[in-house]
Amino acid sequence: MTEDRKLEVLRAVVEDFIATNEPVGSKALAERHNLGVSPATIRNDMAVLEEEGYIAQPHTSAGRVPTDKGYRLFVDRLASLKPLSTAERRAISSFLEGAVDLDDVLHRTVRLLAQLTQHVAVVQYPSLARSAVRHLEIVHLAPTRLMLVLITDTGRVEQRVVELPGAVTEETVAELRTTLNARLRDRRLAEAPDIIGELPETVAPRLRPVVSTLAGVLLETLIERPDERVVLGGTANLTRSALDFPGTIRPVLEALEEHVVLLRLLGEVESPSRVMVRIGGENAHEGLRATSVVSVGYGAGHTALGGLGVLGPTRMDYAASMTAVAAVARYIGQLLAQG
Amino acid sequence: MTEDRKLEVLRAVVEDFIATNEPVGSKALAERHNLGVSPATIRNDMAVLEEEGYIAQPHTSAGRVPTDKGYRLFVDRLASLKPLSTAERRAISSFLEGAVDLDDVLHRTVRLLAQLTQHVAVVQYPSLARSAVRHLEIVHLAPTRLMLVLITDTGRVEQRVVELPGAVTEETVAELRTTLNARLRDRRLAEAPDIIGELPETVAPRLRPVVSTLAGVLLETLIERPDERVVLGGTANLTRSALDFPGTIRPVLEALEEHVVLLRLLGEVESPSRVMVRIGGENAHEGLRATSVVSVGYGAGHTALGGLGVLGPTRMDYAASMTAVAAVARYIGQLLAQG
DNA sequence: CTTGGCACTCTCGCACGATGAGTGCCAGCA
DNA sequence: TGCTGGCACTCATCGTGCGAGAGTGCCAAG
Repeated sequence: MTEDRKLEVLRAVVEDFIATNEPVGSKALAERHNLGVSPATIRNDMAVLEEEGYIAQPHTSAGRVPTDKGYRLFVDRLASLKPLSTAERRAISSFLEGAVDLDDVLHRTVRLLAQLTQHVAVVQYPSLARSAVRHLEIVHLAPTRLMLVLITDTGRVEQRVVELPGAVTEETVAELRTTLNARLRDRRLAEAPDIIGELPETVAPRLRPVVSTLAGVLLETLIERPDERVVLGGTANLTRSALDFPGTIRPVLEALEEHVVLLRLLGEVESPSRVMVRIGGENAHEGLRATSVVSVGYGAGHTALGGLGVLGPTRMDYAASMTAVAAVARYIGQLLAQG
Repeated sequence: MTEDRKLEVLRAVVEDFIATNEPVGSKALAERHNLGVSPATIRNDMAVLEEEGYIAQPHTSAGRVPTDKGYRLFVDRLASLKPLSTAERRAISSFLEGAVDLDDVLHRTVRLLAQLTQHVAVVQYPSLARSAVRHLEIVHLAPTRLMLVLITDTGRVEQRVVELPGAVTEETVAELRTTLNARLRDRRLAEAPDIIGELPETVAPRLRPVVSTLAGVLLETLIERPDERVVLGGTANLTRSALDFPGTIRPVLEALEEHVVLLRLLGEVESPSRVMVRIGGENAHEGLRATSVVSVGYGAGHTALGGLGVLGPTRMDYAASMTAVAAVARYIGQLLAQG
């Protein structure tokens, strides 16, 4: 038996199972793919593949089904990328053009991904830590109450209300605005803690109490405990593959509600253009044992600003998902870089 | 047959069906409720109720199940409000205290509601139209590009980027900020169109082009086409009552993804403290024919700032949902009024 | 190493009958 | 007039048994 043919058989099993969602037998394989050998030979190969853990049979005398390990080998060595159809290209640009702000971009993105792949889509907001300050606005709501509005180069806008120890005037606020912006503009938030920590020492003494309060809030809520956000869409697609889930889709829905879980799913993407696939049991979360996640980072440069991806049954069309995810990430990477 | 007993029978049917999720028969009714009559009598009453359309049998020789009409009569005349348990009261305040901003408040609210009722929860952002301007910040991003940041008295923050026809200086921006705020502060957005329309005429001629651009953006994106938002939570609870849904929960999930649909669900709440119940087919949306929605407006005064509610199977515990929804709405009404 | 043949296993679908819950109707009674 | 017990009837549900079919593993031959 050649090693090559064994892999071909695995590919055939995976492809047929993805297409039909039914255990695939040796005879069917021989018919649908021209492997050049008889069903009996395929049976032998399949027996070996099963021993090695790439496929399994749900019960004796049923066809074979790929295991997580089988899918893994498939995506690592066998999946051929599909080029996007022109219809899909058109869909991407038409879906995303006309977005009015960052929220809008991300919501459209998630709908787009869900529609393209027919799976659940997740998009992370651009990480605050890796964004740079474009502007820090200070709004004078009341004598002892300010609102900080942080605007990043990726279009993210975060605001916090700050209660001050003492009253400040409009003039002071204007002064603060100028001073803080001079120090913070264009700085990445990842390098901001040092700068922010030193801020109180760099201003006139009378401003110090106020500035330290502000610095405290900035440090705490924006950097130490940044509430990274995600947008979710296409949950209805879960029901499409309801048959694939043992029991119910309940644990999956529950996992999706935990945004922390979603963030962790996307958190491991390192660089854009490197699509990551996590298959079945490779997912840490209990409820996602029957699902696969295809994710990638987006962002203009080398480091990802955030991640996006899709989640579906392990028997998903990996090639299609990977190309869709990569294409969308590339597109919104550009979009964020320019806007 | 007394009219009273007929209603009692209906109540008993509804309550038992809600509790057991199984068609309820005359014998079981006679045992579990002391109606003072025999099963045979109850059978007669049930036959009448069925003729009148309040209950139905899934198939011959099965027990009876309430119809939408039956539930309607039940909530209108028979449902007795349940006082909140102290545990629930405590849950409400502990869940919501410590919220850091509006987003946070609403996300916590939706989780809270979902947990209290074990249904899907929906919370609408405070309507822009009914909010008042607390501050309009203008940020000078680039010579020909400004960002408008609108802060309302309910804590909502909306931003839009504006491309200007010509360049402006920092000083001009400061001037604009002062002028616009003087005219807009404390105005409700509902009455804003007139004021905004007149804005260009009230400023120095050299500012007019800029101001009309700004006015245009304000009018278009914030008032004519305000993107009212909703937060959704507890979708996993749908699976809890999966048995109640004919076929699948698919159409329900799809409806929930259409935020427009959700907004319409909540859009009809008029005044706070008036809980609204829409049962099964009473919902306009096709996918929600098997669900009921319990909603109410929240807000400090007479007019609602927004709506919130829960969505579940028609066989839900209406009394519990209604009290939970009302209590939460009251609570966040206060919260928004003070913060 | 491949192939055809063959016996074996196990799921699936279907028919069948027993069970039992629940109904509708009717005659009797207050 | 309204309530009640009795009774025949209907129909979904469930367990059983059986045949069909798909698929496998093994073996001997090429």
